[in-house]
Amino acid sequence: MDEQDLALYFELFNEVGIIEQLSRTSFEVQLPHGFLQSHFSVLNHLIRVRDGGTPLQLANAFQVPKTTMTHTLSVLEKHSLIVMRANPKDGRSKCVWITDQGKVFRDESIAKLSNSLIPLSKQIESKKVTAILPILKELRIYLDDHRDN
Amino acid sequence: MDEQDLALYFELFNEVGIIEQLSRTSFEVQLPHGFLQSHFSVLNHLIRVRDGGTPLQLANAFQVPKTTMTHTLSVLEKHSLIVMRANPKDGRSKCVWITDQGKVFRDESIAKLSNSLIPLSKQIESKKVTAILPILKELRIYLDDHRDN
DNA sequence: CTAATATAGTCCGATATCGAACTATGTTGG
DNA sequence: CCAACATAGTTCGATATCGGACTATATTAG
Repeated sequence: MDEQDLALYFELFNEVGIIEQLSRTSFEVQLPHGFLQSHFSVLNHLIRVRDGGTPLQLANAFQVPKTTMTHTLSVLEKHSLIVMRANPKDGRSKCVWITDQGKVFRDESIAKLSNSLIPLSKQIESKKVTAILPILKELRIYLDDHRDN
Repeated sequence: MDEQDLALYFELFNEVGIIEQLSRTSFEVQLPHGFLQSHFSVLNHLIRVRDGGTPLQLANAFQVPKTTMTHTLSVLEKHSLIVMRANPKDGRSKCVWITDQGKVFRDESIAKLSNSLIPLSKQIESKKVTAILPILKELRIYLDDHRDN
């Protein structure tokens, strides 16, 4: 790998980092005061993928430390957007369920975010997204498979 | 914009978020204890782009609030990796310069990171990166131009 | 069966992030 | 010139993130 290639990969991660920063900030100003993307993302996952899973499964899905997920879930629980029950299959564990209130919160958030995606989709057409998604997924899977823990 | 397109954009930001998370974590375990990607990124910017700029310029470059940059710079200054001097052109402002120690830190970090990029480059070839970078840049520029502050 | 080990989740302490308010300096309009 | 406004940076307080240590439960080896 030569100098130029190296710079290319650095640039890739740099762009990804800034896009993450900008999109997260723009998402969060639209959420109710005190809520962050991390909160929304968990609720969205509980709908989009499934609920009833464990906190650890959620931590893995988002690639965050389990202590971080504990904290995120405690905020959601405090606001009654989720409930946590004992896991009938494993006494150490819990199951996370979204509440009706949580579904409303998620749907309202989606609606707000959709509005700001409309102008974006005029500039960055969906075919461009379709074009880069497979490579981004490949990169994500590579990184996921090669982290050591 | 239909339902399917909407899901596409959500997926894009989801992948970006996870890639950011995974790459940051994998970067940070390679840095000396107590240092984070944010610290490295600033040092790298001071070399790759230029030093002598103001804290606010740095905050803009990384799209973080200026209070966050104040904190990041104070850590770097505490470790003598940068120096901050009064800005001769503006009494309210400062100029940020990288020190020799900072250059060493940055070079050593680059070397470590390069090593872990080599196996990645086998899987995700540079031509794939070249293929997606223009669209990522376009997205980053769009988001940058349309944030409201 | 039991001891050793592994795993799920939490608690704790350190640090990062960030918005709001503040201070100091600069700029602009009359 | 100076009053109003704008800008650069810091301080402060609240919350997020995260690694390490801990507890409780489960699994595995002998």
